[in-house]
Amino acid sequence: MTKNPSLYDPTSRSLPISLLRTRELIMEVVRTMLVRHSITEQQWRVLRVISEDVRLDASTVAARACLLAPSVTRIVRALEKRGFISSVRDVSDKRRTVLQLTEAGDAFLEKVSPESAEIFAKLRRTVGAERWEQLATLLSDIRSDIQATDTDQSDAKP
Amino acid sequence: MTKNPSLYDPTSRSLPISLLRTRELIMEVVRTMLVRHSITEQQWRVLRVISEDVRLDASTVAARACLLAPSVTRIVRALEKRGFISSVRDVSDKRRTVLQLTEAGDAFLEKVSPESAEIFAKLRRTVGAERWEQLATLLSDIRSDIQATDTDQSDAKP
DNA sequence: TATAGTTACTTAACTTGTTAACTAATTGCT
DNA sequence: AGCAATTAGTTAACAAGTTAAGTAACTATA
Repeated sequence: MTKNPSLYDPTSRSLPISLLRTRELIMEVVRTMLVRHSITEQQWRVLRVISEDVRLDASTVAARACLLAPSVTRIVRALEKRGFISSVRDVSDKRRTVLQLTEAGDAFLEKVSPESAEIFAKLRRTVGAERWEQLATLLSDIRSDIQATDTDQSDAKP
Repeated sequence: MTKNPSLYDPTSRSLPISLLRTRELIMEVVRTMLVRHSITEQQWRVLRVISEDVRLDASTVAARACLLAPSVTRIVRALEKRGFISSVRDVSDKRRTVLQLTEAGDAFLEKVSPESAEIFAKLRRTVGAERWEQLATLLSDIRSDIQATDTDQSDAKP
């Protein structure tokens, strides 16, 4: 134990640790479901992100799925091999790779959907719908705040 | 894009993804600081967890730092090598390893503390102290709820 | 008080993530 | 138009996490 415990927040209230612990608690259940469907957590995130838009380049997917570019390269290859996504070189910018969900990918998301829904419905009931929504909103808002100050010019030019 | 977008929450509101994105946004700044002090994110978590108690066994540290046992084995070895922690076999239960922060480890936490404090003070200001605290409380409460139902007997016996 | 079962941790093999260097394409500048 | 600088993505080498098997120690039970 530290001689001065007030130097840091208790880990139970430290946001990086607390966000991680909460996520791990939720993912414990989700992961066993994903294993049943032979898909990794990261591949699942990529699928979910891609499913939100008609077409998305690899960099955007990387940012939204919290993955690094080399990881995305591998994951895209795996998902393509499985027929869940298609990756095509962009015509207007030939550096870019445009990713799209295939019919099979869409079908897969539909197939898994009931199991996923059940898991989250149960969790939602446990923590209460109101608090669940409150958390989702808080997280989203906080991200906006942080990103707003990051891109703020007054921050860059002192 | 999916034919049926209502199957899943938008990723911006999906808790596992949202928790991850928010954490990554915060960790971006923290990580560059940790790199300057030549410590990994995981080693840092272990240090922080150990600093909260006088003595802690490896399993407890693993659970609290969201790490698997084999990772902890390696991390403990690294932190021990650096002189930040001591690991001793428990006398009452010789399977257990008792971990403790050393003077050097304590000094290290103290040394890093101002930088860490500054980062979090700034973040706190950006998102607002009230919401910052609200999030910390919400996360902690939600974890309690989920863990309570997990250990609930009525859940195990249908 | 044996012994089957469990727990704590470690080791080894494998799979992933990470960093850095590379290629290709595009943009900005003059 | 020409060329430096930037951007997108991949590849390769390395570091870290993960799974499974193994060892040692403890606990419950017959």
